[in-house]
Amino acid sequence: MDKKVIFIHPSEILAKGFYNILNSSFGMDLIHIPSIEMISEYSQIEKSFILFIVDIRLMDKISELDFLVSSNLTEFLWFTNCEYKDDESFYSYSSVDQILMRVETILKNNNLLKEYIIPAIELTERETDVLKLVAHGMSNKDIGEKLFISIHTVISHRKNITEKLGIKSISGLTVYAILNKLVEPEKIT
Amino acid sequence: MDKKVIFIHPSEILAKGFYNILNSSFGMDLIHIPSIEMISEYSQIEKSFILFIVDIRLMDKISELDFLVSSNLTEFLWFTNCEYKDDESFYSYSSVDQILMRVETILKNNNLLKEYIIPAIELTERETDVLKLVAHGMSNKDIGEKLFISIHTVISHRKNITEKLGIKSISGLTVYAILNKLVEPEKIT
DNA sequence: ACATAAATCCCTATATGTTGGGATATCATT
DNA sequence: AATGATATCCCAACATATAGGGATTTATGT
Repeated sequence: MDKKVIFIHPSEILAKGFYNILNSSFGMDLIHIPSIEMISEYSQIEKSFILFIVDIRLMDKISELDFLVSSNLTEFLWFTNCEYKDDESFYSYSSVDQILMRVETILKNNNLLKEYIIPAIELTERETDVLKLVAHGMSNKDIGEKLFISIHTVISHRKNITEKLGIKSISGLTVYAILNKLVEPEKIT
Repeated sequence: MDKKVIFIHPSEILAKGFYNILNSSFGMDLIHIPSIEMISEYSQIEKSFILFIVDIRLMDKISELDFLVSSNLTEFLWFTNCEYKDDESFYSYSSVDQILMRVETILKNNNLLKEYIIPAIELTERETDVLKLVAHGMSNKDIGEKLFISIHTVISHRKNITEKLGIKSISGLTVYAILNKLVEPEKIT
């Protein structure tokens, strides 16, 4: 099943913010629709699981859109990006943590989480040390010198890493290290 | 000289949005300060070139902060993320393009642009083909077979790539390919 | 006609990485 | 006391990559 996140709001910068949050944590993409009125232009949204991210002040307007609300494939994440008060509650800026928790819950309830989150394969401390340096482009010899161990030990750790992760190429290991925040791409030469 | 971008606004998500915009285009980092009152906690901001990104409605408040406005190392980018009207003008959501153009102008005026933008080194078509496959973790032999050329040709291309880019390691080439959108990280194994 | 850049091919030597075996010491758990 | 996981070390054989030369063909612009 296809998964989509649709963000309805005029602000391009907020859209970039949501993209940043969701992509780095769950690898999700985002479709930006500037206003509710423009939803009808996106005819392909009906058949897949969709998470709508919408300003809480638009709740009333959204509930009029029957075809959206009635679908059991549709979930909503309401947010605020201002300080706002209605009859019952006081709303303030939604935090990144709040949003991540909410998205995680939604994905769990739809059994979609495991597809998004990279399985947490446990590398040992030393294996992680070695992987970081591999991702930095260092040779086995250099890694050994840096960690004060022999090249044989480095090779052993690399064997175990390759086996555990199922990733054979240096490119793949580099991407894994970046995605798992073991290294910063800017520092790789 | 050090360069900093400081974003003053309560919204974490907007901060992520600005980070996304500035990092992908100029490789810039961003310091997020939730409110003007908290500026004083960031004492290290005085000695380096700083670009402040601030909500236009805070213009008056900022102009009271003499130590900021008087510095010739300080630049301001005013934005709006709502619809807003004062005596003279009507403001609406700042677009990503507007912001990129403004930042580019500021960087040019401060002779900082070349430091931020990754120099556009021209790889030939064939070199790009080879680089993509290297970043996908393929060996020279496999690349040759895929492109219907001999391994010697692949090696020649790789020599030229390494020389042009000044990047020796497979990790570095992989990161370069990702940052320059030659490959998608998800497809690297 | 000449120069240049791009793409292709080849060779040799050396450096590195990979694979498939080992072995030993330490520590925590059962 | 036995087990399993971790970290360390070693070897040999084979596979690949890198660095240093070259060379030829084709197309493009001067």
